[in-house]
Amino acid sequence: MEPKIQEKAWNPELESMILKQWEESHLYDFVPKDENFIIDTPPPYPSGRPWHIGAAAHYAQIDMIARTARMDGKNVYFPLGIDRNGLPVELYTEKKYGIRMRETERGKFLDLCNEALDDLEAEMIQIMRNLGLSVDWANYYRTDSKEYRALTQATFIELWNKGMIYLANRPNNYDWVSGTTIADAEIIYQDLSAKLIYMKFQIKDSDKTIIIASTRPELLCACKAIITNPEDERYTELVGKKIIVPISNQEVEIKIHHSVQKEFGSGAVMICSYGDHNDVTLFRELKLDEVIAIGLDGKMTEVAGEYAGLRPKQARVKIIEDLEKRGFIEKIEEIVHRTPISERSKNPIEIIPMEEYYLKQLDSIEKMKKLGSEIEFYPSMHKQILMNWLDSITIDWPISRRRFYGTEIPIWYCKDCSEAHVPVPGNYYKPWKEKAPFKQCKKCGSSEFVGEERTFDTWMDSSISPLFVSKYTKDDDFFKKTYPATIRPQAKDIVRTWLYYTLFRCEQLTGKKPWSEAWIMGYGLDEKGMKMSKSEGNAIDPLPLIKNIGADTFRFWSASEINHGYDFRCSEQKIESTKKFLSKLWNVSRFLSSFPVIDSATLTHTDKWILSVLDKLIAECKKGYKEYNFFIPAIALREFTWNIFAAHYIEMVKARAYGIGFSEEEKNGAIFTLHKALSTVLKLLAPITPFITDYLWQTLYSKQRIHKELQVELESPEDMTRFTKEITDFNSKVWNEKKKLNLSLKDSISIPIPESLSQFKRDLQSMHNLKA
RNA sequence: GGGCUCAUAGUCCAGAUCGGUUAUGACGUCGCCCUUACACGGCGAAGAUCCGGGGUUCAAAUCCCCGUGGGCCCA
Repeated sequence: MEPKIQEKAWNPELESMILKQWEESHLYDFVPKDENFIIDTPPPYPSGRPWHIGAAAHYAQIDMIARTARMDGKNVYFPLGIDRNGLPVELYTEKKYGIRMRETERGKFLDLCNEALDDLEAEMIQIMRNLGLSVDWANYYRTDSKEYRALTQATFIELWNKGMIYLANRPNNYDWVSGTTIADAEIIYQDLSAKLIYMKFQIKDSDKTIIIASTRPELLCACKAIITNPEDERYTELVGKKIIVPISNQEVEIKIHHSVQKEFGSGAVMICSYGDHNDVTLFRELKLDEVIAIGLDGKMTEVAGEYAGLRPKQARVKIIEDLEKRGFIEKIEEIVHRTPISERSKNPIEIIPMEEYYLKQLDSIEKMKKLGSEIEFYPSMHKQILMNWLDSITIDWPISRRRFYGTEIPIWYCKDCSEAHVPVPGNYYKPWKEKAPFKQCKKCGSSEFVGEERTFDTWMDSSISPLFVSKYTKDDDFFKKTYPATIRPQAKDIVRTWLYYTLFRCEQLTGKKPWSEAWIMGYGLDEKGMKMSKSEGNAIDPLPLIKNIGADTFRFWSASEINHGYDFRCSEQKIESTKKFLSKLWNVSRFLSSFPVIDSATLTHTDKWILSVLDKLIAECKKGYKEYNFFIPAIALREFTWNIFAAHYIEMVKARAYGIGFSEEEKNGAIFTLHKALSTVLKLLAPITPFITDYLWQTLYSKQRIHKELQVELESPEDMTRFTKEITDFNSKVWNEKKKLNLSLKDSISIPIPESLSQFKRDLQSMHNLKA
């Protein structure tokens, strides 16, 4: 029989043809049934080229979850959204057009962000399509759409009305030169020279002093505590004592904290609101009352006494003089200090408390721990990330941001009495440009309103993804069938943000946890184990790579190289060489394609042996698929296909399959078994490499797409796997002997077959051309 | 600074729950070989202080402790 497959190797260009067929046949459309398998897919952020190769691997694996579930007979809902809110696009747009957000008209700036996102998104979607993601592309959503933002706002209004939102002061990074708050991501650090002032602080009710070194003496008025390292014996005696702060004369206590470096300065440090981020943490941790020493105008406030009105830099010069005059200074050192500065204005930032909105979360921590413990984590070790985070939450969630490209906080304030008003839920509101949807202030009756200008923290949007995809508040019937979702796949670096906030918010709104399973993937690193970044030049662009080698090669690499849950290294050379396995699979199929498919046959011992090895393979793959760990089936399938099936079984039965020296019955046994093994391998491999398996399946076995098939089941034949090592060892031995004697593999040789392998004798004889 | 996590040939990865023959497989390298599926192949070879130090044990890659280095998150 002529082989049905002629080409000598898998051609990745076939993928685009297969992709088109999938899309035309609407293979992955979703119609809800009573039981569904719902994937709460992470909405990726189009942050610009190159899209992270680790992210491409991540989404390829999420697709394997979808395909595994489908072949398990589940009705799969695999939605995809694009996350478009937040800081990165603002920074990208500023850079791209050479503009500044706050110096550009807001509407214009938002339009430019929108355009940038459209371009970046188009390319990202192209990669995802090419990867063969089986999502319903016609219905992808965006987190900055009217509908999505209206839902974010509606959930906020619901929480507002329940009294879950409040205003409080929060330290913000403030660039007083440009007069704006800035995000942590906009801060860079520079080593600047500074004066380290060693000051004498009087110990209360004693004539002794303690030396405190600081680069910010102008903040003495905001000093609330002195801390030392618990292991620093110099200060053990003084812990708990009161100290009098020079100049401003308030009394503060000496406390211990592990963050103090004994070697820095005198080993005793003053904590002021706020000199740096460590101060912020310590104020929170030690529950100190903050003092606002620097105002929004960048000048010292009245609490600074005689220094009020001065800029911190001027105040510093003056206070050093005064300290000196009054004998409070021990010495002054010139040091180089790692100083946080604004990336834009290059000015040192100040940390200033400002009013922000908070969502109450502290009351829910115990409940979240309980829900978290009920969620099945894959792998289970990553549940710890969530639990540790729950243990370390000390403040409510600050949800307002002084940014532009985000969901607007839907509040209008009365112009006269400042009373806050929220509108009815359901619409998308833009208070910064729209007229208030109220006639009168409910408190004072005034008819003029001012819109809120701030936006939400983007996690306010992302944390309701399971509600958006289940059409919460839009379609009750659909919602009932699709909420809670089944599984949340995501990367481990955002467990404490996306996973936690989703759990928290969805429970708060629906009373139910959003999913019962969480699948946590590790982080993609470069080939040396270092983080990939554009500036380091070690980032791999997945687009040309995938174009060149094909999605299946990339997918098989991702499955066979990434042990689920652990960080993984990405090497282009490694990815490329994975192609050889597909080539092997292709050529095995090509060989088999010259034999007819037979429904049943009488089997020889050799056939029974490989089928029992095959059954073990099925069991191993199922174990991996059950815990969505594709590393297990990928490794097992490669090992079986290449090193057992192709290397030993096919070689052993080749002559029999051709019918040379064997009966028709024996010949059919071989052909039946060959197809049985290959068709099983194709099905088991289908979730990992959907293109090549679908192509081969249709060429060899069925016009129905492999992705509509149910996964194979165990048949539990007689276990003959104990012969595997003996068989492969014997074959190796013969090959070695022939090599030693300089014989060709087809030459005849005389080597006795061990008694224990006598049942495989005829196949072994024909394989090696052994003399009887 | 804190939490979590990882460390096995030039590279990646298995073995670790349950300590026990020669430490698995792949990539790469080298040598030989066109063998009626495949040279994107076959056979074979070389290549490992199992991160370092200490402990438990008859016996440690594996269990315990202390370090070192990488990663992620938090600060």
